[in-house]
Amino acid sequence: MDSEELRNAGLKVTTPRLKILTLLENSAERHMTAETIYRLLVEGGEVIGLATVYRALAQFEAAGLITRHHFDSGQTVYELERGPHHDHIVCIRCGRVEEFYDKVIEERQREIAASLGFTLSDHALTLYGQCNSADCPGRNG
Amino acid sequence: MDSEELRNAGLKVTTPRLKILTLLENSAERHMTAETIYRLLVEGGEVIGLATVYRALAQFEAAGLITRHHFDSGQTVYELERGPHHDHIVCIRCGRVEEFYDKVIEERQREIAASLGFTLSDHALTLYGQCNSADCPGRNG
DNA sequence: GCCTAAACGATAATGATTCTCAATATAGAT
DNA sequence: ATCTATATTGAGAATCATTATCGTTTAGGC
Ligand SMILES: [Mn+2]
Ligand SMILES: [Mn+2]
Ligand SMILES: [Zn+2]
Ligand SMILES: [Zn+2]
Repeated sequence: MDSEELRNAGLKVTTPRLKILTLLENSAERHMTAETIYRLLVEGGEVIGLATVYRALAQFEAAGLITRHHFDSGQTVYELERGPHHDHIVCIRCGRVEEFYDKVIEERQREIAASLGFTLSDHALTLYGQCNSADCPGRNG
Repeated sequence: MDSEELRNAGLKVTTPRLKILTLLENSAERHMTAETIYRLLVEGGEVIGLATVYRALAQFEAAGLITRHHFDSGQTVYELERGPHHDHIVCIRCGRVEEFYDKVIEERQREIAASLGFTLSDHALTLYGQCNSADCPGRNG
């Protein structure tokens, strides 16, 4: 139950938080902007404020429930933390996001940080390119 | 001469553009925000508008003279394009930025994109950690 | 030097995110 | 189950970064 997750995170169990968490769990698209989350909820008939969405997302992130990404669009994208770490490849035409994990890259990152005298705590790797999905516009050329 | 670079980029040689380009070339810090560039110029006694800085940076980027980065701060950071491609590691305490290039990572990225059916066109890799600089606050434990 | 399109600086407008505040709901204690 | 202290909410104002507008100035081909 989502209530458990909130309690474990030290957050009160409130209706808006449950709505947001449930949406993040059930949505097909795993990577969403705050505005998108808000819009989906409102379109689904829920009454909720945009500020509440931002607040909840910030709290979820602080609690480690979600992660935030800064793809090239500039807008912050949120993603429910489930499963192991991964990085992303984004289609510059249709915006589709695929996930991948590469042991070699992860290992090299640790070595690079160490060689530069840094204590590595995090990283962000995003590849950009054109996908081969049938739905991707402008394909074929 | 900077005038050459502007002409080669198909841009008119104007005083503001020269000021900005010169600053980017002479500044010790290679990675700067638009606001920082603007402030440095104004503090240096120049008369220039913030909008002009943004405009020039956008044009420089379109011409391939500079690149833009989205580190975790969210703010866009600009960097003069000189020398070969590289990625970055940012200190989460003092903000210091170091550069690196890793052949293995670059190669793996190409392989990953290909295996996922993407035509790779770009990528952004940033490592975050704590540096060992003497100036870095909060160091020591 | 003249002329016209491009560029400039100031400032208004926009888009994303955060803050403020009065009303409401939660969690714990009766 | 009810009460209470406090955290949370929703609406809208405020802020921050960035972009658009517009009247004035300037670059550069003739
Ligand atoms: Mn993901
Ligand atoms: Mn760099
Ligand atoms: Zn695509
Ligand atoms: Zn540091």
